[in-house]
Amino acid sequence: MEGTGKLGQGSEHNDENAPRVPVHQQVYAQLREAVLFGELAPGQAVTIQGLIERTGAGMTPIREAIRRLTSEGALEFRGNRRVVVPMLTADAIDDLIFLRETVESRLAAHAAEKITAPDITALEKIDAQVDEAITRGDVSAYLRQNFAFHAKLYAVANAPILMDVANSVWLRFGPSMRVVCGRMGTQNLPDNHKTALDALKAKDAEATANAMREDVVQGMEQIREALLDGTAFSDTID
Amino acid sequence: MEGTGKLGQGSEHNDENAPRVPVHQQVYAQLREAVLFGELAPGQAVTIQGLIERTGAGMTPIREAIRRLTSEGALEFRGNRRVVVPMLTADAIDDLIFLRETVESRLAAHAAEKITAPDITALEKIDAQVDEAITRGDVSAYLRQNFAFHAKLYAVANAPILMDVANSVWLRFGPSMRVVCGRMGTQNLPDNHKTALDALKAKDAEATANAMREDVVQGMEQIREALLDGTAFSDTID
DNA sequence: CTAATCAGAATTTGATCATATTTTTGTGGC
DNA sequence: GCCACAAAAATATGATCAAATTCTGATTAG
Repeated sequence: MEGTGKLGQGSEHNDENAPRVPVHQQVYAQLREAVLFGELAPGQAVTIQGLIERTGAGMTPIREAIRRLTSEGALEFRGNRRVVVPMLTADAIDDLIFLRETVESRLAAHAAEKITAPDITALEKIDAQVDEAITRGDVSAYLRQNFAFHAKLYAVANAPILMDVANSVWLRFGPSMRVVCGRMGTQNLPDNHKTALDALKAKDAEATANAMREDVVQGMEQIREALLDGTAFSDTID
Repeated sequence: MEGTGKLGQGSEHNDENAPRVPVHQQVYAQLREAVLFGELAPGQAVTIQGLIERTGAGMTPIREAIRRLTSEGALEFRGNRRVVVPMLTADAIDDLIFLRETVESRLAAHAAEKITAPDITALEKIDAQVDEAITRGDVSAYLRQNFAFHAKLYAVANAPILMDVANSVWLRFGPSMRVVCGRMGTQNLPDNHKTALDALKAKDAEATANAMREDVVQGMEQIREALLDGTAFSDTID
């Protein structure tokens, strides 16, 4: 295995005309994925030095990436100068549920008005992979494909500001989501995507919004229950 | 006047036990204010070099500040390496109105449940300064005090995630708000703070939420009208 | 003969890194 | 148990390299 997780587009066959991606963006993207899909546990510390070793990048681009993620709620300034993956409180999860409900259903409604046939095909393809991940019991794949479905819907909606809010919300519950799924497996996970797809095909904005709201609330309630139980998060130290 | 706008807490009498504020936070705070209160016009370019001269800081902390503000929607990546103060589109303003309505009324409801007597006193004090700014016709003071009122309410609500969203929304419409107020003066500006204060004193969450919703919608509609007219923003080149 | 366009040079700006300075933390001796 | 010292980590600066925009001037079309 490649192992180190270093950056850089490898020595092989550097795409010529590709507009090269700045290091700070690569670090940002990598760290963002790590948070979004729970590769970093809630409460875990994120240090500049650690990222220098992990990525091989210099310190300036790493600082920029950390600041960005902090502003987006993916990371949290903890007092002195320690940065950690935030842990969800009960109040926080309520606010996240509220935000996902309102923002995501509005995005869904927008999407229903603008969606095209190729978009629907793409969504169906992603949803098939969600199903496959569930039957396979592959938590990591489920998280990624489920997010891909929602992200595609955001892209169709074409509302950058709402999308920013939605993405920030995902970053905030991502780590906890992973912990919960890790415990419960993929059996009880929500998948109202079929209903949403039907509504999208009919270009029915309200029905689409309702389907997504249902999907969102079901998923988020599982996190809330697990969090209130206290069992799911007992291993993450403060 | 102090003139240069340089950072640093001056040579005089450096507060000993004050935990000194990192440069990147100072730059962030300064730039944030500039956007929030319209000292930078929509469409205006923001360069690293320019900020180095303006603030006297090194380039790393300035980069960090710019990344943060970009993530918060106060600035916008434009193409390859140009960062500008974003200009509002008609679609964007609709989304901002929606977000302010939903998020800010929820914050207001939270605040109504948690507010204490000293908080109310503080809010009344701020609101008095809002009134004074309006009668004086001082646009800049109005913008600052009006924001202070809402910010204080957010602080009372004690819901960090919702507050982040609200702050991001303010940063996005701040520059346009300034342009609109500059044209119209302070006469027709909304001030439903009295109604909100009455509701807060009664700890009536729903009434508080409604009052704030009213205040928000009134203010935002003015921006939308001005933006759709096209007159208010004609001087800002693309 | 004027004006517009394009190529190449020059200047400006951004990206990254290496280094110095300050702060925090951890450890051992008193 | 507390203070001092040492090691580690974060902050901040400036230098260096690369890329892009702007500027200039010449050539050509009208």
